[in-house]
Amino acid sequence: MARTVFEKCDAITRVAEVFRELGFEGASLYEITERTGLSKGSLYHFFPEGKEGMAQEILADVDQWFVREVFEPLERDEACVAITRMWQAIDSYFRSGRRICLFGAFALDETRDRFAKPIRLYFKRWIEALDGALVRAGVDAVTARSLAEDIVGGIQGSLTLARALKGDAVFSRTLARLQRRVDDALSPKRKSPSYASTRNSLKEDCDRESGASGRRDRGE
Amino acid sequence: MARTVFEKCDAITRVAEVFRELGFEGASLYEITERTGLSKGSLYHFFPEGKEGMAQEILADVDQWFVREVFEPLERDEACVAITRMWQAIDSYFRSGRRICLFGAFALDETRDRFAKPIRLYFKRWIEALDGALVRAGVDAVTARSLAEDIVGGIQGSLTLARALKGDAVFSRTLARLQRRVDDALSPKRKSPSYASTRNSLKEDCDRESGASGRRDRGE
DNA sequence: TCCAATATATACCATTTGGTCTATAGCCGC
DNA sequence: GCGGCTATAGACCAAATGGTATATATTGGA
Repeated sequence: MARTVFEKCDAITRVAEVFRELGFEGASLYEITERTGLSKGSLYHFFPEGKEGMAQEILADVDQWFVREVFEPLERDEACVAITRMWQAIDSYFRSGRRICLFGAFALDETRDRFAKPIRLYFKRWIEALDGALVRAGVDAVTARSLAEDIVGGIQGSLTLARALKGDAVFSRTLARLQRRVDDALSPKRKSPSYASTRNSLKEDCDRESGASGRRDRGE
Repeated sequence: MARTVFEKCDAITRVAEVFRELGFEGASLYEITERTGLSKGSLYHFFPEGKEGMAQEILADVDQWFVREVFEPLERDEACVAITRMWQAIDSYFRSGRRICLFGAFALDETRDRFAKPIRLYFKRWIEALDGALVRAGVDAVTARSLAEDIVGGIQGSLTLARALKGDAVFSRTLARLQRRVDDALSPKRKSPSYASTRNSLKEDCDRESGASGRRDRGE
């Protein structure tokens, strides 16, 4: 019987991926052991609090990543640099729309009450950090707040659409659109409608019949 | 033993509400019987296919509602009238953000594969119908498509945010913002940044500490 | 090299799960 | 008012669930 040794951080990312695929309720311990390769023994060694503990640690881990890669830069660094960095970080984190947001997913299903606080804090901090950066970049207060909310919400919505339409082009298009909207807010001279020129064959997603419905690629 | 007689359509709306609250996996038959008042016998009388059958019929029912109240008007009626009607229908359907979208929720969790087709068709039709109406209203093709996607995705995202932040103001603000964006696309003269003047105290949602975390009001 | 500490694998357990079956309450046509 | 039929209630069941206990393999330090 081959014994594989795991690092806890590795366990966290693996289990996180299962939660992303199946949701909290849908991720049975059987599925988790099966998909991660970790036995129950290992899982309960790393997460003595069981499934709920896994979810908590995973959310904390994701949050930490966002704090480091997105929130703190937005709060601390030069605004435009931080915002540019955000677009890159988001696109890479969500794998161009193939990955969903655990906080968003948990917000919708039954788990929302159990993890309400971290979920709320995550979105609150994101919106506020972005808001602050926009203001520092010269956007007026009211517009900044609204734009920040628009962006964070828009990203979540596009992740839903990407999953629903089974295509990730919608995610890239949305990021591009939101990015343009920020640019427009920063240089209010030329007023393109902030749409148009998002040229990734818009019908692509909707028109595919069902695609590869088998195992979903899990990024890396 | 009091025996209550139910109509099937009543059963559908009740069970739908439970799925909205708990998600597909989270809605155990126990919770369903408890919250709807329908016994297992009644449930399996109405839905011989069990939970999966319930979900299918419920999705079909929701879809039907949207077809009647939103999609067909968008496809058929005078564009501006239909779009105005859409904002009202959406706001009332989602109870100003207190209710989530079953299609969106199912798209994210494990159930997505099981109900992939209706989910995809729902979003596809919504986007295309809105796209078409915008074009008929005089918006150029590329902008219309992008705007339609923006709106449908934005609504989904704001529902996630509303749940996450435990406040529905974000939903109303988003609807107002999207509505303004359509208005701007229709009358490209005055170019307000399509933000600003969304005056519902933007910090409201984020700042509350935890609020009434007990049973969520279930609309009517 | 040996031993203690630790991490893994898996058998096992009580509970809950979705689903079925039986009994019966209430409604309908007559 | 009566009898058959339908819809409801709830006991019941096998399977799956989250969680625990035990046995064992591996590691690192003395």
